[in-house]
Amino acid sequence: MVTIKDVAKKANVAVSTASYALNGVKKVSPKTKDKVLQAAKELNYRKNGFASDLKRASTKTLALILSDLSGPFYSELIRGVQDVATDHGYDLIACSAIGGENSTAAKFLTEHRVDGCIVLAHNITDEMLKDVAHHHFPIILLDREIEVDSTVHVKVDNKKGGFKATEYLIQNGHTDIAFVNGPSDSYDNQMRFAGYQEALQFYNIELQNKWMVSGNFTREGGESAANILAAQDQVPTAVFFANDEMAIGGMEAFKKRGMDIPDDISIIGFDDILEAKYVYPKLTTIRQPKYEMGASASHVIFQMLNNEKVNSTFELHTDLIIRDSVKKL
Amino acid sequence: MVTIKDVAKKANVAVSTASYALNGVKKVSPKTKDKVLQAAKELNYRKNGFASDLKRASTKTLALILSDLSGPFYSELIRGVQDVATDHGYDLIACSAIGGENSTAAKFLTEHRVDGCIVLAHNITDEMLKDVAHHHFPIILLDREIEVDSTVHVKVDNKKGGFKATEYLIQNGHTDIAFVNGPSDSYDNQMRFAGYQEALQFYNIELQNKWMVSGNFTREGGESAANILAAQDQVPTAVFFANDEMAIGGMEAFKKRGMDIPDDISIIGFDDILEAKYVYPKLTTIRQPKYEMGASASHVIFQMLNNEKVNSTFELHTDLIIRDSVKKL
DNA sequence: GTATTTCATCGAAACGTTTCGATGAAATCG
DNA sequence: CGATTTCATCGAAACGTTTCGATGAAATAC
Repeated sequence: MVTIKDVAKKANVAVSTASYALNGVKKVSPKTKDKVLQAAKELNYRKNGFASDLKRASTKTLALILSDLSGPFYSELIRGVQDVATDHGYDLIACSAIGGENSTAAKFLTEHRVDGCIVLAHNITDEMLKDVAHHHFPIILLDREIEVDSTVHVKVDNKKGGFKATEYLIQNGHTDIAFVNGPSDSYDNQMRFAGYQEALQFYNIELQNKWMVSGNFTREGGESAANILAAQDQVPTAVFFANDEMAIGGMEAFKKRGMDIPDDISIIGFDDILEAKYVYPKLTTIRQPKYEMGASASHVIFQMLNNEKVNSTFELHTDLIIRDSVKKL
Repeated sequence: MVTIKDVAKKANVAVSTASYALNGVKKVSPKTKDKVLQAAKELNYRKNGFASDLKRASTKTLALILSDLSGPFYSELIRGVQDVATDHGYDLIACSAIGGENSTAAKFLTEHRVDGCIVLAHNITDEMLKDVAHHHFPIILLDREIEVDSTVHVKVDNKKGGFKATEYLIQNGHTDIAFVNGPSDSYDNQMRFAGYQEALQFYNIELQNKWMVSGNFTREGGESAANILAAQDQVPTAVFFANDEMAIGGMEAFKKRGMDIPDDISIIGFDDILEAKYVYPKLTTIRQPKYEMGASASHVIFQMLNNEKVNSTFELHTDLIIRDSVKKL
């Protein structure tokens, strides 16, 4: 491996001078600068980023920790994060939390490899986050709340969203409303469910346990949830899926059984993912401001890096997006 | 920041001993090991990953360079890469190439921050890749071929795929077949188009320039391409979109104009993305073995890291997936 | 009881940078 | 011309690890 020493030697200058030249520090004369640059080029010199970061004690990089890297939901959120990071001259990398304690994400969280982290990964334990959170390492949590003072939460009012979704169904004449859960350890899911419960209670509708099924936030989970619901003796007239992925899988399953949407059964989802408006019928859902979530999270990190005082919680609101999957009164 | 020195001091051992203890090297006695671990815990010690990587001269990390981080197509491919990387005890990070020369991707490519790279990003120039490619830095290219001996290409026979798609349309009675291009600098697109051309020629059908439009591989691009085609005096009876994203956008646009798919116009895509089977009507398309692409790429990297001899090109095949968007004879 | 081996521990060097303070030459000034 | 400032360049220390070879104590062997 060719190092800066080799470059310096070739250019007949001191290592320090080479470093200055390479980094564009003004105090080096144009002539020697050229010499150094030329030598570097000839040797095909590549600086070692670690050595550099080690010395500088800053990485100019943010990590976005995702449960899986391969989920479709994140596009807009990532864009939000990325735009703001780029604006600040920072790099963004995404890493997966598959594997929990041994995951790439854990490595980046614990080993000072980035200047800050944005976490949206239910497979990272609260434990680990608490462990890692400390004053000069900003961590923004997008999917949970834990009580550590150095972390910041950007969240969406999932509960109100769940309420809105349920209320919309009720206002369109439904009383037999099923709820399809995501993973039980998901904070988002819990809140959406809470909103659902609250709406039922508010409108004096009894919650039916047989209509609580789970679908793990996946398309396949949604399909099987739908099948379970459809096979019951008493089939609900509307289903609130805790996310769009499941809703889309569920619609597919219902259609396969010959049920018409929304005539036989109404569907509402949550998230407003891109596909939502491309499926048939177009999915009515609750929109999360995903781009804004990403952008806010990223924004807060930079405030923290500048030692500014920040609120520990940011809450963004949701919108009901009315399309064609709910039968209207 | 608490360093290993602090830990060593607190535990009353030498720095080296602390390092051994922390890394689980056997030659340290259980008693001192405990002492060190205890001290580390009390001080909330986090090792500095850079210092460690710097000394070890290996990162145990692979980078997946994507044009955008927020594209939906990549899910399966990423899973393929990830599975194999994890099997080898390696971490995987994804980084975006937005910004070209100044992107995160460029930084990771040039600064020895990872042990190998998998590139699927048309916004990284050939120039830069050639510049960086050298013997101990494996680079796997998924979306282009350039003539540098230390890079490896994993590709799909896009041309044959393009041929198959077109042939299928022809065999179902179509002769008026439009082609919607992706970005002109995309190697994939060029090959798919070449396959299309070859099929037309093979079946003695003349290529019509008015039916070559472009859609930039995006949904919106597909919509506008469809609108352009539909507005012509002579509308084709079938459209081959160079990817599914565009096809889905296109179908939407055709439907909006009151055209029935496949009765009025047949559609075929390319990729077989997840949504393909959830849109209405289900999209007939050419499947790319995305998971296998990712897995092979990752596999090859490890062979290269072991200094094994590897082929410079791997070619995977495509399959025609027949669904409902092409009218059958 | 001496010679040898095993073993835990240690100190120091190394990884490749960046950056501080020093050095001396050239340029400026009166 | 001597004094002072400016400037390019340099050497050395530092960042936080890992790891080599050395050291001496304990354990084993004869």
